[in-house]
Amino acid sequence: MRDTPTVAARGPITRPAPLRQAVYEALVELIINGSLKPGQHLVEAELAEHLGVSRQPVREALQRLQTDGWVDLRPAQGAFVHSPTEEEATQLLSVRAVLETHSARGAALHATEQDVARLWELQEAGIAALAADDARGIVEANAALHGFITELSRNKVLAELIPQVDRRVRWYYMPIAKPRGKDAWNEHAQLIEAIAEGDADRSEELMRCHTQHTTDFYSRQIAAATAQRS
Amino acid sequence: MRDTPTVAARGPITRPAPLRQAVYEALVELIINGSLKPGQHLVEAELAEHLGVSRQPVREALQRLQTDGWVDLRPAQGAFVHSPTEEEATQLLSVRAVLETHSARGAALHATEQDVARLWELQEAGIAALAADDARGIVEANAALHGFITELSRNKVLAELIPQVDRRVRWYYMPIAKPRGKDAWNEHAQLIEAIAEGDADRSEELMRCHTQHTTDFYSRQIAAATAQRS
DNA sequence: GCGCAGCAGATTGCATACGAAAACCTGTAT
DNA sequence: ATACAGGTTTTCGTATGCAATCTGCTGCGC
Repeated sequence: MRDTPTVAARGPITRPAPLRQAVYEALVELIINGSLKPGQHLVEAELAEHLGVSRQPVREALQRLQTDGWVDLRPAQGAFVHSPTEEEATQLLSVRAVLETHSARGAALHATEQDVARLWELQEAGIAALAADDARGIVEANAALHGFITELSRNKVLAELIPQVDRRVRWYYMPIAKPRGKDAWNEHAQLIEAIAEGDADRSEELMRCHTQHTTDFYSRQIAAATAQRS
Repeated sequence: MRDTPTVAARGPITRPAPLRQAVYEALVELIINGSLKPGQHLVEAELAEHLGVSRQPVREALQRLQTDGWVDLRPAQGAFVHSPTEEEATQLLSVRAVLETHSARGAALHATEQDVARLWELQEAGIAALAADDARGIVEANAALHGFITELSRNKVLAELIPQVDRRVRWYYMPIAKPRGKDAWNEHAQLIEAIAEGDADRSEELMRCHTQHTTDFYSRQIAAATAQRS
């Protein structure tokens, strides 16, 4: 047949994505957007029906949701949406900080000129979103920049761990926190310069400060929100 | 009936541990002790038969083995025992180092007098194993000491992450590496003193040095082993 | 001899059904 | 009100079937 794709399939061969992964992502989305509330009991059969799949992929997705901290799996009882505490949020933030600090060091050691150019592009995008007062755009640009720095560290272990921790942090803080704004992006600029120079120590130190400021910023917002509630 | 246990069941009630977890542990054991070799294709049906269970718990165990880095799960092809590279081992080591450094800080902030006493006990056990030239005992005492410091940080996220990373590190280095011996335990002693004083900065710094030395030590052994092979 | 199409076997991924054990809920008797 | 008994719900494991896909082999044409 003429349209035989032959072996010369382009790009990342379209592997049939396992259904369990689609279920996983669907459930994460439902948890993040609040459709599934913390503490809620997740019944396999209900989820399966709701998503139009059988129970098996749901079970497998729940397994991974547990190891990633989204749900608690109590033996013989089932899955419950994880209830994040303020304490846990603080811990997540501090762990993310040390991991990102480490990745900044790696980035400084491995970044090429092209990589640095890409960093500046992402920085520009962030500044633009900032100028446009586009909150969602700011968050996305920030995630893209930090994510790219993680990539640059060329450390696969970090590349696994940071996104996991990061998503859980964002889940907790997203509903209440606003992006930090101008200061953060000034710090980014300094950091990019240090990475461009290949100065590992300075990059690390700058990232440490940056994440520290971010942590403080969020802590204040949490405190304010808590005070308001009581 | 007389023997009704009533509600006053003591301690961590012996929940019927899910079978999938037993399978998970059995497979980790088989991978660690070399029965299942890196790169080997794991066929669900075979494992199920060999372990005397059905395919489902095996599948679920394989899921978790993947997220913990023990196997690679290729869609529509199955599970393959992960082949650790030297590069990845180095990265695992560096990530473990930063996480443990962070946990040392937490430990200094939270340790009680009893906790410190327990640390000295574990230290004694290590010294005793060292004197008896009991390699396995040394490794166990070392793991116990580091594990307890992680606990003391009172950081659940660290308590999740460190053991995961740690087991993978040990898998890679165990066959070739010997325990470091006396120097390591001197460093432990200093570290415990710093924790006892609640000196977070110093604890952090001492742990950083300690893990750095360990990393260097292992790297040299790897280099030696590699040189010997070629 | 070499490359490639096509076929057969093996394996995964998912669906379905079923039974046992545990946990939860409810109504009743003390 | 409290304790208990019984029924319901839900998880957990098993068994089985089947479609899609990957692997490896065979055999054909060049």
